[in-house]
Amino acid sequence: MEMVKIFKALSDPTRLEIVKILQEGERCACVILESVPCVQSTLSHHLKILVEAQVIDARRDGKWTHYSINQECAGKLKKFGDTLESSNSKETLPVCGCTGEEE
Amino acid sequence: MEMVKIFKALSDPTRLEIVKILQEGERCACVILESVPCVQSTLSHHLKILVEAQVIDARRDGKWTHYSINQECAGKLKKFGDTLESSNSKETLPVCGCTGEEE
DNA sequence: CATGAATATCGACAATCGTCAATATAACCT
DNA sequence: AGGTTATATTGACGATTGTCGATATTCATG
Repeated sequence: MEMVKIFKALSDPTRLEIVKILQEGERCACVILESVPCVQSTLSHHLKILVEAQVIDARRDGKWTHYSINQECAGKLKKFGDTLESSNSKETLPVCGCTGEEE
Repeated sequence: MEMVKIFKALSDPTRLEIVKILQEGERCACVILESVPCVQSTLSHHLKILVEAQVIDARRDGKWTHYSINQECAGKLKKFGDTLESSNSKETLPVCGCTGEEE
């Protein structure tokens, strides 16, 4: 369920754009807002979803909130890709008679 | 937009379960159906979404359709994770006066 | 404490999504 | 051709989502 939440957080164009911006380094919400085509309340909503999925981290600094990529999440995504990649060496499972087995 | 589609495809518990099953190797739809708590039409729908996002491949074999992990997609996810990970060396951008700069 | 700036929350709405039952298609077998 | 099996498509439904405007909160500063 944890990965589902991460993928859900990343499955929106606006949020993926936010992540792309944060790849350049930590940014405060008002800077992100300049690069993203939505109003402030919508941005705040997207940031919350990304934070709750632990895709990004939030750091409060007085009036401002600074956001940055959560490194653990980056690792999880790499690991997920690795596991997927290792699956190509596996065989077809003969169960339903669909691989030449007679019943 | 390509990654958005991939993440959207992966952002559902049932579909992630399907992917997990396919990590063990190629499987036909009827075998997957036994391990997934939904009816056949729903499974077919999920498989279509995964195929269209190119997360998995479909191979028709007579009456059966065999599904397997798309290796290119696995690579894309790893690359995405890599790019995220490299972002931790970047600096905070001073723009809105939020990093000590005076206006 | 009053003001203004940065950010968060709320309420509403249209759009998309996941699910199922029913039906259709496609392929194999007598 | 007719029947059976595997899979796909359709139509309907409630639930969730992304968006916005309006409002609330939080904090620095005059």
